[in-house]
Amino acid sequence: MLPHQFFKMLSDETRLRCLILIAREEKVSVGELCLALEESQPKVSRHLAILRQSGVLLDQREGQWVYYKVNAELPGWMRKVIAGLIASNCLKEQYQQDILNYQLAKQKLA
Amino acid sequence: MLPHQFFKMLSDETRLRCLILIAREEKVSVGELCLALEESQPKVSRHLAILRQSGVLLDQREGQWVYYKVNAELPGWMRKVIAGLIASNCLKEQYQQDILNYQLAKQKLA
DNA sequence: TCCACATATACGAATATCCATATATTTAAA
DNA sequence: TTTAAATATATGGATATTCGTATATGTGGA
Repeated sequence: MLPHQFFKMLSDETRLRCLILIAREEKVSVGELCLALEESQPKVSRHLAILRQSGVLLDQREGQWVYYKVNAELPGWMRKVIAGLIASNCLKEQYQQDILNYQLAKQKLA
Repeated sequence: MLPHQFFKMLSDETRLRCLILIAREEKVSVGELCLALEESQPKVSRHLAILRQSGVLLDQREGQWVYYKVNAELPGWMRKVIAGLIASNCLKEQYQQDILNYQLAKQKLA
């Protein structure tokens, strides 16, 4: 994948929020993502499909649930971009609520 | 600027090639960019305007020429993304020719 | 002032993106 | 095998992006 194509993946806010949460939490199901981002299931699923088809994410079915995780074999420069986002302040400023919602959802389901 | 908005800036190949060359060479004029990328003047100028209006690039007129450079006051995470690109292999693999064209253009004009 | 060069912007057409809604598929359990 | 839950995909419309072409603006020299 060329650099500008990778950045296009990250240029949609819903896709970026999905990717950041998944990268932070190792693996996240579609339903958890919908609750965390407070977005509709078709919307989340569609953006996950784009990330999966591009090879950025991998999916893994467990019973009725499908979990997504970051493809561990991404080129180094892509992994660095993702890691940089997670380490940066802009994560805490912008996507704090997603993480809180995710943790709440996790708790309820457990 | 939100992360996904920054990535949208980088999601167009022409914009990304401009930014990479400018970041590598400190400051580059519009004409030099047209020669380096082998793209039309209006096309290059339009994409530079988008990068300038978003605050990623700064412009600086010198006589008839306008030079563009990376805004030194970008947030750290943005500077890291740009620096990561320049340091990575994908630069050498994809944008080698732009750099060669730039150096040839430089030589001819000198 | 007039002209040529460098750069910027306006305009319309082609294409791409995103969304809400509806529907299909897969799985597990009754 | 029917049903419900979880996920995926199809459709069509609204909006955004990109481009080539034409034109405008700004600068320096004759």
